Amino acid sequence: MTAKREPISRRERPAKPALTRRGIVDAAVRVMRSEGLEKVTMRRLAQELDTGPASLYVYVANTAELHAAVLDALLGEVELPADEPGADWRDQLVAVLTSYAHLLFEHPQLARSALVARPSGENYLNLVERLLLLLSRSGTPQAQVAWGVDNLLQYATATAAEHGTQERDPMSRDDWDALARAVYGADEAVHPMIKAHLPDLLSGTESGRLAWGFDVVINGIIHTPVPGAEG
Amino acid sequence: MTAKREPISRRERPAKPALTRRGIVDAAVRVMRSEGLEKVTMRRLAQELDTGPASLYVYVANTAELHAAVLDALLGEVELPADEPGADWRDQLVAVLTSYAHLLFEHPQLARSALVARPSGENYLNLVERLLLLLSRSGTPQAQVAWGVDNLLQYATATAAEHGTQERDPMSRDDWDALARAVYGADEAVHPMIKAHLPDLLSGTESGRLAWGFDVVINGIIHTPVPGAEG
DNA sequence: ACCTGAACACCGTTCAAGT
DNA sequence: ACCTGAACACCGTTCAAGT
Repeated sequence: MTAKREPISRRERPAKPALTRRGIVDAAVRVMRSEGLEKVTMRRLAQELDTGPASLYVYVANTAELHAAVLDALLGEVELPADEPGADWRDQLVAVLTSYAHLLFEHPQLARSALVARPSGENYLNLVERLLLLLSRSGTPQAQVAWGVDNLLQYATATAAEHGTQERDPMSRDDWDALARAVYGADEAVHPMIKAHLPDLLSGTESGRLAWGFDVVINGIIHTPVPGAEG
Repeated sequence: MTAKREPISRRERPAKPALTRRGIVDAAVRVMRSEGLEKVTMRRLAQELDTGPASLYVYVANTAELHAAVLDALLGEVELPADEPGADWRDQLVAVLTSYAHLLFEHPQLARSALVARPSGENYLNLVERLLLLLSRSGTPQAQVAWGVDNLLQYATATAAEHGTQERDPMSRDDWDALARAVYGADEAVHPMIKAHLPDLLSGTESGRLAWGFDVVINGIIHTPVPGAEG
């Protein structure tokens, strides 16, 4: 049954491809894609890598750091098409942000983790670099651009965390229904403004609202000087 | 040792004050205030109420719903001072939003749960009602106001979820340090824009940025017509 | 230095059985 | 209808011991 010490015979199954941080993160991405981030646990991953959970702590500080590493890896998929200085900066900016948002819409749990443990990897820097470049083209003062990029990313991340892929997520549906009922059932005497804004309060498609939101933040950045700086 | 059946004797300890949804939520708020939301678990609460975890499921669907109920209860503490039609709508609007944000800054985990399971209770409706009223005073078209209130609340909630009370939260500090290192260590050749925006990228106080962010969203709402509607 | 087994201290949720 | 004990199926993390 047991080969005392198997000879090098390269044709055998890879079996245990030596634990590395890289290998752990790769396995984590694989598990997330097939079963969702909630299954990316130390124990599940250890099982996947044919070892015990304790072994992972040599390469990864804790579960939060592991999830952050997964996000960092995924950020490499944000589309940063070749910059065309002639093209409209606003269109290009919205395109990049939309690509980022779409990525997180498919993994809302990752968006939630991004709000808590902010990324700082290479892919994230590339994304920030591009956003700074495009927003700068608007002619907005530097300080506003620097602060504004943060708000743009936060808006995309938070929206993904909120509305992300509700297919088969019964909870979100329930919440939405509860809000709709509360809002339509509001008492005219107590909540006249809610009544007055009623169809609009819940109107619009997800992508329509997302696009509007990007415009809101962009226009806001452009029109709002940073306190200490010159206009 | 055991009294077979204790007589009515009202002077004894309250012992088991009959399970109710209200009692459960009250206990949850109590536990959150003293030990944080992460301790608000079915098991911990059952212990607090001197029963088994299974008993709670008669009144509460699951842990997420319980956390949502806690948020709803806390929302009653948002300050909605008497509306003064003479006062500047913008100042009043920012004051209400700041009060809401401060509440969540003290309970960042609650802010995170708010992003996922959106509230729809009475206190939430009161908050939305007031925001609609104040934002309407700007003269902005109804549809923009209706959509905009959502963005204002989302911005406050997301910011609280991100930066909320890092005192004693070693994780957040680490993240910030990592970002600072990444940004200051960026290669001039690869990330020139990051270098160019460097002091600004990480400058400002928490409350300074929050206030600026509110202005950004407000200005954005005012300047951004909703797609289908008349300007 | 790296890896491990085993343990500690928890979780959410369900279900059959009781009152 | 409400409440419960007990169980099922998991978690994260640590630590002493091994190689």
